[in-house]
Amino acid sequence: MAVRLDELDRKILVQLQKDGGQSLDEIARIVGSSKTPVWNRIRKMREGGIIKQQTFLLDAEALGFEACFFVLIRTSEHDASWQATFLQALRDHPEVQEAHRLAGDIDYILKVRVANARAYDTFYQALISEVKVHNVTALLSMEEIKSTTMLPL
Amino acid sequence: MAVRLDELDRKILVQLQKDGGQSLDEIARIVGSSKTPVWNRIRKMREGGIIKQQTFLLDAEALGFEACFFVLIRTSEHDASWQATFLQALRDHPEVQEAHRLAGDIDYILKVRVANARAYDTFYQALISEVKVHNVTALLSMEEIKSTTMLPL
DNA sequence: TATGAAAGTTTTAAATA
DNA sequence: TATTTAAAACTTTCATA
Repeated sequence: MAVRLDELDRKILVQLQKDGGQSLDEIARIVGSSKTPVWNRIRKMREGGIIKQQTFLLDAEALGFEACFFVLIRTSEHDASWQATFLQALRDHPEVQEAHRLAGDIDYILKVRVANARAYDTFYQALISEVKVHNVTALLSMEEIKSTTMLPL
Repeated sequence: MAVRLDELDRKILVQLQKDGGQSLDEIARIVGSSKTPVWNRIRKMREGGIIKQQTFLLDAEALGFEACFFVLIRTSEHDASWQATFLQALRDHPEVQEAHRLAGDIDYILKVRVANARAYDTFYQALISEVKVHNVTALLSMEEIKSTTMLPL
């Protein structure tokens, strides 16, 4: 970790998350500081890895990604080489937006964004041809109720 | 939708997603164009809603959000007023980072980020006191294997 | 689409609390 | 050690060709 944050750092992070296009002057005014300290703190938090990336969020549906699946995976294989292959497969497939290893009965969950159900099937067939999995359940999203990258600081 | 995209638009979006801190000149050079057309296209894509938000992505664990749960929810209630209450509850809880209404057996899935298991329980108790749900299964993430906001354009 | 100039922003450095 | 001031370098924005 190495970076310890105070109230001012947190306020700056709130603003950066809320609108990453604000100028240093604007942020400084809102958090009650001035340009240079804000700039120095942002630089430190970048270097410390607290701030991972600056990006633009796009509208998936408007860009033709009209289907979103949550995929629950159970596997019988648990050895290191299987796991390495599986992880690499997930990282190599850009339609996988999230992948978590879970505690309990279900071993992995994926969030997969694709154009349509057919594109999901193509992804699924590719995945099971690359790695052996025991059981796969796909949950199809009908409606995105909420989606945010904001952490409640 | 209204906005139709060509190859150049897509290349610009790839760059904006990859690194939202690049200057217009840099982006123009990479996509093989010049400043003004790139600027005009970004403006149009913003206005058209293709570009939703500019933001900074933070390291959840470094900021003390050490637990991530996927929550599967089944409900017996399907009337409009129950749904409105439930949706509002999800939107009001900042620990809910994602919420989808699903097709099939399970009605909703949530992604919930909290400090620890106790904080999850606090969230869970609050939620079930606000709305009636039939069955809740929480899947605890042991490891985030992949997490990206990038759409593969 | 390209050029370029005005306005605004980031970044660095030096001075100050 | 952190903040303020100030100035140079760079970027965005927009008018005009």
